Amino acid sequence: MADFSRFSQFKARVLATIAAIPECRVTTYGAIGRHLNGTARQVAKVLVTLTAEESKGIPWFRVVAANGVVSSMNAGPVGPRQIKRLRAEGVSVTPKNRVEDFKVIVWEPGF
DNA sequence: CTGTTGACGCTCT
DNA sequence: TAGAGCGCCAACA
Repeated sequence: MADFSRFSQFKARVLATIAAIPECRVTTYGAIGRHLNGTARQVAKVLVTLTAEESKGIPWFRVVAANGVVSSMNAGPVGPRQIKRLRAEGVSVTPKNRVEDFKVIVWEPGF
């Protein structure tokens, strides 16, 4: 478990939540946002501010949009990298950058 | 304080 | 299945 104390509490919770995602499992921004009593945009913000060190520590590539689309494709060279990571995990991604046949984690309010 | 900008989500067409 | 429109909320100039 990495030390998240140097980040804001919300970011720390987001990182901790992402770090808890099992293999071959995908979650969405909205699911994390609701779980942390925040919005999907806030979660996306956290993902944007991730450093190379943090990317190594947590499976950030398992976070996709609600419809299954890998939104990072619209954010630069990190998109194709996420696709490659997902495929390496056994998750099938369509040529249209959409994750298919994946099991989304849905955290209940009492998780 | 105001306007712009998103690694988003939902609904309608 | 895809695209367009609107809402939401925080960061930033």
